[in-house]
Amino acid sequence: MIVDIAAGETDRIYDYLCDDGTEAGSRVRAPFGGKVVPGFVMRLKETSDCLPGKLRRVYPCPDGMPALNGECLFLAEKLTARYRVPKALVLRLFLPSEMRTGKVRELMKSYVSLRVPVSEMTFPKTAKNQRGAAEYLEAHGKTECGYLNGLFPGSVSALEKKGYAEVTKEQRLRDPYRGLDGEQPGHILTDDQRAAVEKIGTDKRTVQLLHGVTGSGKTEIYLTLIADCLRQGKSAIFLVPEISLTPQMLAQLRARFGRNAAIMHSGLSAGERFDEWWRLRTGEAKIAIGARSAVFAPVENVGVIIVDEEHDSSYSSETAPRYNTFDVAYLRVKYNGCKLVLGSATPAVETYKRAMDGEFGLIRLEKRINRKPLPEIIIADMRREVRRGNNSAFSSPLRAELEKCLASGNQAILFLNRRGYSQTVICKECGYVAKCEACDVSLTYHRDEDCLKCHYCGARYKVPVACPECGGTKLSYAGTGTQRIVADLSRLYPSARILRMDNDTTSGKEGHYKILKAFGERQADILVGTQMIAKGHDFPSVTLVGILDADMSLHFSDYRSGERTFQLITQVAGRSGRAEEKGKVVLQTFSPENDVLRYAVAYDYEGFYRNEISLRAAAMFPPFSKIVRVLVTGEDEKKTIEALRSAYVGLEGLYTANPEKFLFFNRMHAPIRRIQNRFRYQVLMRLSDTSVLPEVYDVCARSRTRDVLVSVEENPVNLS
DNA sequence: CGCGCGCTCGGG
DNA sequence: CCGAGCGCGCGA
Repeated sequence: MIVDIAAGETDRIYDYLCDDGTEAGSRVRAPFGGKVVPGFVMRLKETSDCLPGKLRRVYPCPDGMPALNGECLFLAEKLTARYRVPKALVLRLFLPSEMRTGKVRELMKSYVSLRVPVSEMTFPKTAKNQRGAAEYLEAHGKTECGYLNGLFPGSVSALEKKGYAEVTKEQRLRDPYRGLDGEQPGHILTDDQRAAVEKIGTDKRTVQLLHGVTGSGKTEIYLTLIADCLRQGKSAIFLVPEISLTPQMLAQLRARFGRNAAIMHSGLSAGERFDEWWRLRTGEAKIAIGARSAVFAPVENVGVIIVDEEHDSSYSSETAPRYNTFDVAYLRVKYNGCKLVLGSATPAVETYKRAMDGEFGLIRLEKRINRKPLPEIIIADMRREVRRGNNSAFSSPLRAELEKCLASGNQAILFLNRRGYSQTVICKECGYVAKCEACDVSLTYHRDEDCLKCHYCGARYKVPVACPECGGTKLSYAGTGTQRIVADLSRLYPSARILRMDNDTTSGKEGHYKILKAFGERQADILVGTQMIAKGHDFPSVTLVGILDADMSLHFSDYRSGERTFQLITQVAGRSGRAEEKGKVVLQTFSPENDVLRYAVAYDYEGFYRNEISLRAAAMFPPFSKIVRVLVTGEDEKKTIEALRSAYVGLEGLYTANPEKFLFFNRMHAPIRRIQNRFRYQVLMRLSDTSVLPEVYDVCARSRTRDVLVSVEENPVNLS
């Protein structure tokens, strides 16, 4: 009656005998192939097709209740069908990892306490341990059995047998945010917020997109929706990007909802994470708050699922079951008959299109709560700077603003794109960028082969010596790293205190937090960093944000680079001038006439969207098509190629049978040929009709072997 | 002619 | 996933 854990070819339902306490969803341990392995009960049945002699009995796990509820089993069914991954792998998503790895040994802890005073006890002379234990209990009160037995071996069972002490089982729950509980009342909503809450409740459509500029009060709407759920005895799931799970934010939620809120995030210790999960499972907590994985929270009777910063790329999983948070959330709201609320200041183009097409409800919040104007964005034309002989990373407008900012005692953030493997060729005189003739995306420079490549079709181009547009020879391959920026800055402004934050300098999320904290406490005047400072954090005395190389993001070799850039600028701009003083943003670029930048400067999402959607339609990029990459990786190159061939043959069959559904179809090396000892090959497709997608998953599931991984990625976030 | 490893198969 | 079972390759 169970399916075995571990992944692979054992992905079948095996029949076992079980006793009465076992239910569908229960964890069990089962004798399987000479070993005892963990497993899950999928369903109970009276009869089995198996030879009766073959049936063996499972050992129950003493969880007290099935680890998986009916909804989990339903979702697991749907997800295995959708992504063609072993059921065990999907089931694991629903449990905290501690439950499998055994870091949390028992759900229940046993405690021992005295029933009679020590003075009324009699002990044999030799029973030193019993007497010692009894005295310890009298002095310290109720004690955990294991601990007491450690001090006085064998004492617990001896005292219990004599009737001197009793053993009780209790759940011991840690509480990561103890003392923050408050059940604060909500703020009074503005008319716009009230209208939004009402529309979400009354509109028939399951998915509602909340499009509101930064500071328009989306959070208060979310909290009201959650509070309404609680009032109706329902539960809620609140999803946020991993990066915004800051201690301040969590504290705020706990203050509002008290112990009704359970927080699921990677910063918790194993035990804490397990306890939060358990509180949700038992219904003690009704609100699950967390990043991507919290969409699997074990809550029942869900009243709303909220996805904040809907466009954030952290919502699609990069590993094993490459699930998409939206898909899972959608299944859950359908199952529960409730609403899915997506919120963003800069919705993903795909999401917004679905709202424009009437598939999703659309709610606009146009006013900022505090009525403060958004910061002014100044475009600095870097071509002009170069022509004037300024080859530094700082334009004259940026320097002027920086000096003003420092002089008035405020703080500045200088923002730089990640200087990664992905580098484009850009002409410093006219702003020309090398693009693929077939795909209309920027090309990526590959140092190993000294050529430019298109990541969407694999085409190669020679690196130009001179700019094909203006003949100029000042071609640049990359931006400047943060290190160099910091060095240049301290030469320009010797008295300014500068902090640097990027992937190299900061180890772990603690490191990031420390640097941000130091900056927040004004221990520095200028913060230089990459993407990671763009999100979430509030620095009231920052009045200037500099985006040093907007082009790096704009010309990233990705069909979404325009969308990313718009999101990025909007987000970064939100960092400037949060308190009293008006903020400014300086945007440095070699392509000042670029449409994305022009719309971003005007804070015109609508305009950006109309422009972008027509470009996507013309080039047949998503949402007008679906890019599907089948990635084949393995340590053994021969076996990897073998699996690639097998997948390719199957996929080619699909292609030749339905050529009209494919816009592009080819196999190639992955842009990065080897990562962590694994060779990487891929079949890249662009589908105009996704009806073949289930078969694509089928082919890939069949091509997977013991040591070669074959995964399917839909509209992958990065094509490395 | 014996054992060692690599692949194939089955587990309820 | 993991152990059991068997097939073929080399060494005395």
